[in-house]
Amino acid sequence: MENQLLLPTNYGKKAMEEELIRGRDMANQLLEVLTFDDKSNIREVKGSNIVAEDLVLEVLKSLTNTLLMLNNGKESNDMAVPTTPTTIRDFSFSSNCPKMEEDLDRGYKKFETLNTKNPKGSNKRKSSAPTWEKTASILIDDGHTWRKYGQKMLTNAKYFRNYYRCAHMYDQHCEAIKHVQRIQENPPLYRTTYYDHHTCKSSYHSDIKLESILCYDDSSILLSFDNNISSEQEFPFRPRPPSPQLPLLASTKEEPKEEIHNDRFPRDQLLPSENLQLCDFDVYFDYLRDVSELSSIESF
DNA sequence: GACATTTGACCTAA
DNA sequence: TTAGGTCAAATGTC
Repeated sequence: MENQLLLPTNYGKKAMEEELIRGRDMANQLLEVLTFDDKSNIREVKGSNIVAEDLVLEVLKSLTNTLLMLNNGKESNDMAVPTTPTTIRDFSFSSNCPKMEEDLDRGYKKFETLNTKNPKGSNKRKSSAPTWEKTASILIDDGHTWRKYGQKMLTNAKYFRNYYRCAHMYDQHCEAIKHVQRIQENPPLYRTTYYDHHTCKSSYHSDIKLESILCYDDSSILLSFDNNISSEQEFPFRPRPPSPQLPLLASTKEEPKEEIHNDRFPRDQLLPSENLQLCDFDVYFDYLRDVSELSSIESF
């Protein structure tokens, strides 16, 4: 699938507004499709078959257009304008790493560490430019298996910053890293910054599963329009299904205790993401509605 | 016992 | 020199 993103030549506020409105409309259509047809995902709309997945792609395309326009519109030297057409494929969603693969290459740590790193060698990342950043009131499962490798209290920060790397860093040389920092107490707000892309086999790209999109339980996700974030970002988080009894979803085995807080779900009910398969569609629809309402240009 | 997390020490860029 | 990022031994959990 190569859905070309057709960027308007005018990157002004008007164009961005139109893109946001288009995305909202698509989301509304998707909501109708999902509400009235839970079997085939197909419903007659205006005489044509509207497939939910297409709508999802349209929404993504619209939001992506807006992001690109925002980034391109900024006169920043460090803003890398893509020279090649951006496609939906460029926004790689992520799936759960297959459990089977997780069982492979046990004991890789010492082997790789001893062979590729000097003792206490280069600890700084090569690039400080984040690939993707999001801010949310809860920590959602991004679909990847992460390993926490550090925690640090930064200066002028009230909370620890937590450092995670892809669990397949060694067996598949996946260099994806994320930093999670709580930035606000009440309401709780967490900023997750992703670095590099997942290269592990678990990553899925254009073959977005509707289930992935449906299972989204975060009504307050804020996409970062930070200037230094590349236009060709990946979409590193894979929405996961909320469950009535289940708390917020974390892709790591256990998120840092001081970071986790959710008014809807008690902290001590956290479960590993791979155990969560149920979808709370009501919650998701609430999210969709919130998104639709929030996508006015004022809130933007 | 295996694996994940914690945490203090270490390294490096700014 | 300092702050942010990472390592790796110790500890915890299943």
